[in-house]
Amino acid sequence: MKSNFFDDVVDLVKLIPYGRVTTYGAIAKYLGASKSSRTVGWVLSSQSIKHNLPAHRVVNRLGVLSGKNHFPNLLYMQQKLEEEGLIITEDKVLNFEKFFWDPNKELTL
DNA sequence: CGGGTGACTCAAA
DNA sequence: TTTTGAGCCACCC
Repeated sequence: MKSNFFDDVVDLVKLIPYGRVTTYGAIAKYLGASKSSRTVGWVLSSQSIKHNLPAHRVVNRLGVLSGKNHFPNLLYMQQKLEEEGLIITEDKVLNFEKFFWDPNKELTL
């Protein structure tokens, strides 16, 4: 254990506010490793269920539900987001920029 | 120990 | 403009 990156990702994802989405890159950057966005995705696939993380609020930088294939079913991610007021078209978040939650900016410390 | 993989991203050709 | 290649971090074989 002790993998800070690992734990930090889990912790940060839990902080994503309702009706908002963020990106792997934003999370990675917030943790100081802007280029390890892949690891972020790996953390989700590995711990999202255990920690019950709102992984559906994490998409790639284009607002695409790139990880939907890893959910219980292919519509889970989209349904969850729509349930929170977001609109998904072609596996992409409509007005993604408006709903984008950047920990680096909004999670000001 | 070495090599491969992944829910990504950026830069170069 | 589209397509490649490389980087980065952690896990698995």
